[in-house]
Amino acid sequence: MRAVASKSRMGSRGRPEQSRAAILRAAVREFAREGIAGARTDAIARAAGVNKALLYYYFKDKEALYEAVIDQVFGGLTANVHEVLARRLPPRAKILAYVGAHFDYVASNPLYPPIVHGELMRARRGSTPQFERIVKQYFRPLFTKIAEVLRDGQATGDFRQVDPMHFIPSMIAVIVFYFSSVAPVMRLMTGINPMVPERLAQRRASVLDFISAALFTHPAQQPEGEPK
Amino acid sequence: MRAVASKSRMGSRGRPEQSRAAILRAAVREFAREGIAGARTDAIARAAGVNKALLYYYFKDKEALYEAVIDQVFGGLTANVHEVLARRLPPRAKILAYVGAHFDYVASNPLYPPIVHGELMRARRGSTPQFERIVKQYFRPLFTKIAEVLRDGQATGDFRQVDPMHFIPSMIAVIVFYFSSVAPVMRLMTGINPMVPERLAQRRASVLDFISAALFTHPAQQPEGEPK
DNA sequence: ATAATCTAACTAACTGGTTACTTAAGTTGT
DNA sequence: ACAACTTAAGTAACCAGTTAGTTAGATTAT
Repeated sequence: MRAVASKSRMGSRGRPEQSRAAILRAAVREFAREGIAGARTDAIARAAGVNKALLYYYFKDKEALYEAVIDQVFGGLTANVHEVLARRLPPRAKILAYVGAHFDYVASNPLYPPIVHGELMRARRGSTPQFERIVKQYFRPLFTKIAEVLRDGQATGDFRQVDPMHFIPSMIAVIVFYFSSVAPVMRLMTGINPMVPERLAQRRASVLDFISAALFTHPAQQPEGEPK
Repeated sequence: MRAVASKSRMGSRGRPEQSRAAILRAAVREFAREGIAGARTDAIARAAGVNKALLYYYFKDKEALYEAVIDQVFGGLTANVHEVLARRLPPRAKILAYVGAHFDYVASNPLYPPIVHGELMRARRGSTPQFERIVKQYFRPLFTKIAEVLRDGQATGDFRQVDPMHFIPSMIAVIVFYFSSVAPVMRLMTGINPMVPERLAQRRASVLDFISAALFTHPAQQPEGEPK
């Protein structure tokens, strides 16, 4: 009767990958909003439009679902950012490209910073083997690459003599903090929606300006947008 | 009948303030480590060396206890920081004094940043009247005072033309991020304990250097410690 | 072709452990 | 007498995870 379009194995309701993806997407939202302890599997299932038992059909337990979320978040970031760091660019341009890419990634995935932060909080109270994996797989390579760029720029005289071990975290703080912390306060203090494109562009320019001033030896020509 | 040897386990302990304070201190630890959803009232009572019913004797419920914690955290910060901001100092010295004071406050209360962050996360998913109070009472005055200093410094030509609305959050990000996020990663990546006095001094110098470079128009004489 | 059978995908309803919070009756120091 | 506690038992809600199925398309046998 029915010409089967795809080779995919179907269930009673349709594309299984679609269901899995819906669950993951809902889990990202829920974990971002409520944190790992506050997230409710019932809420995830409801948001995904799926029975709760299906969560356990696709994922061993809440923890496994959380880890899938974590991998999606970090995987996306490193894919984006490493591509930029692999380009052949002079140190200044490369750092600005990296900062811009990192900013753009979190700006278009504003749910991710709270998730990352949640994971860091978890690591505070006892490092799991899971967290060691994340550090090895995602943090360390990123850190190493950026540290290289910093050393290059210092060698050419473009960058001030900063300690990468402290400078890199400060830089990331400036990039990410807006999304993980500033937004709600700003919304309440100014009435402005901080996630609207115009504000995001403003913030982006401000971040690039801040980091340029903190790192470059001499004032530097404008990067791309006008600084503010 | 029974000569009570110890300072007594049962009944009145004399100073009620002491019990209340013990509960609050334990609550700070628990909320910092586990977040608001993850915190367990049983754990707080046990850590305070007090029966769980006593929590409810002093605090209406978990939420009220949490709010008491929040007020302690923010109250302490503003007390410390406003004192510095009220001093008669030239803009550069005042900003550096503020950053130093803010840093010192969180460095000697490393449990506070996670609590603040938890509160901000909570505000993300729907602003409570409680959070509005916090913004009005703590955030807005602090923001206003720092913005004044920035304007002063810009008027004297000491500071670059930055937008306070973006610069202030970035500055706070650099101050706080180490405690709320970097520490666990650093411990795992380098094996170094990030909270040891030597590292803290290093971090402090680095933060002052970073912010000075980002804000001051010309390189500036060294603030107090040597920059790194 | 058709019926029988298989299997992945999915659901409604439940289970049992956990957790915030309460109650009531008593103890102790001032 | 009164405020500051302790003890112990309990309740109701909540919530992660399970169970025992149902459904629909795919495969196989006839």
